[in-house]
Amino acid sequence: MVDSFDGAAATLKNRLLAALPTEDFGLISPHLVQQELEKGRHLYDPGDPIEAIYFPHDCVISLMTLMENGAAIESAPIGREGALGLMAAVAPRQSLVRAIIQTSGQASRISVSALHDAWTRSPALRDLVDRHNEALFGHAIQSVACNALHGVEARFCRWLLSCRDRIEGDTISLTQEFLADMLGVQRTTVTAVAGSLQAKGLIRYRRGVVDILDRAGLEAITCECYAAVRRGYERLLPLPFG
Amino acid sequence: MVDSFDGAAATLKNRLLAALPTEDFGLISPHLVQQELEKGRHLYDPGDPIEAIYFPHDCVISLMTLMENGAAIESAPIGREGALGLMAAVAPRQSLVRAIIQTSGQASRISVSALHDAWTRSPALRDLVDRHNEALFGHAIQSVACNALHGVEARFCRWLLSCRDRIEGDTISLTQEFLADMLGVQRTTVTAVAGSLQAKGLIRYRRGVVDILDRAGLEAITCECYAAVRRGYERLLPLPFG
DNA sequence: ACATCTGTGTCGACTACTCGACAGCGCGGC
DNA sequence: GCCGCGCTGTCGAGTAGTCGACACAGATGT
Repeated sequence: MVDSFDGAAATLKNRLLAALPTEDFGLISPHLVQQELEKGRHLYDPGDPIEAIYFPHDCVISLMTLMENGAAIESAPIGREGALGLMAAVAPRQSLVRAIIQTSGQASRISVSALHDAWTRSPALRDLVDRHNEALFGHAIQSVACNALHGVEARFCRWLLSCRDRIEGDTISLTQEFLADMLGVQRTTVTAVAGSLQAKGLIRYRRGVVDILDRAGLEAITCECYAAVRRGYERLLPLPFG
Repeated sequence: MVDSFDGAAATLKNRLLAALPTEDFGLISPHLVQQELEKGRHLYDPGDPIEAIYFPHDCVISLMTLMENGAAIESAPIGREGALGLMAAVAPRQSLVRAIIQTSGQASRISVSALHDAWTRSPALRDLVDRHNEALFGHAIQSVACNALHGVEARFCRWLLSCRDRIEGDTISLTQEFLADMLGVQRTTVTAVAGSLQAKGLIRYRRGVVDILDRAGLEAITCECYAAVRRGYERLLPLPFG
């Protein structure tokens, strides 16, 4: 069973899949389809029935809460430490959010029915799903506090760092406009903060691309929420994700 | 089995318990202990093992995210539409938050082991737990957006309304200081907003007590988040909670 | 009646962020 | 090559909320 995946093993970096015992992984591996997800694509919109679950390997997916005026703000990111739509493994669900590809990359997709089937048979998978949902909840409640208490600069850094943890390398492709939406602030504010971080030598910004130059420097500026969320994931999920 | 609860039936207002089929409720009712929870009491602090689950009847519990500097901000409230600690019904868990009694009242308590036992035997209970956790997650992500995008006045009204939905009557006992903590703003800001709402005739404020005078007026001022979260609960949970 | 403590009102200086407008730069298409 | 568009930088006026300080009012205990 697992053999069918040997060829792709090198790119199968999702931490959740990696944490499954071989036998349990065998239940789902025949149903996994690996695919490239292109930046900007919407996997779900609010109200959509969840029909597929995605396990990112090196892409990042943003869960965006939509407001009536069209604003879309990130409530949590999902990368190789997690999966999109995992709540639907337990029972059919509609998406609460817009799920958008924030950084292109590979992910493994599986149908809800196949995953649910494996879920009924694998205690290890049930445990993993449960832990993941808990970690995601932890991320969300930390962000509630963070958005109420912390300034844009700290949140900007936090966002960069948590994105970096989920991809390979220190180069992130995004526009200031996009980031402003994610953080729920004005684009001009992002420009100002980006300029300030660049002046401090922590990042480099060029048209649509940010390079992280000094990760430790960013960690010194960001708020405690970055570390708190990270600890939450590390405690609940089997493998470190950085 | 259920007979043992007949005497208390009049005060058993928790919507989750009420939604359980008689047979399933019979699995847990012998283990439920009804008790008064006094305002200000901490049921959990972050890191505490969850040993008991609480089903509020007419009290309100706040889930507070703690920050390093001691600030504690509300990430979600729990009233008769839900239960505190329900994630632990599935598997042992540590609390992520401080759970504090925001409004005194009655709740039914049950040990994690008794509830987990019932959980393994009752599909209806499993479904309910799952739906509840989803609704709570929905609340959290809406609050992430709300805190980033909406002003204090709208959030103040939202808080009042969602508290009112969970208790009997239009009188809420709280100080401005406490509310300032919950919202993550300065006390002076709360004073200003409260004064403005009072001037508009929507509330009356006297030392430690707010009376809601015009609920519809508050709904007109608050942000869409109030209705969005409420819809989320109504969709996922069997009974309306207002 | 008194002191005391907790909760509320208010003031002013300050800061972070908004919001609209516009100029310029760089990249891709032709 | 040049055009055009999408992304970035900047400026300025306006506002919401911070932060510290202090005065006052209402409850409570003795």
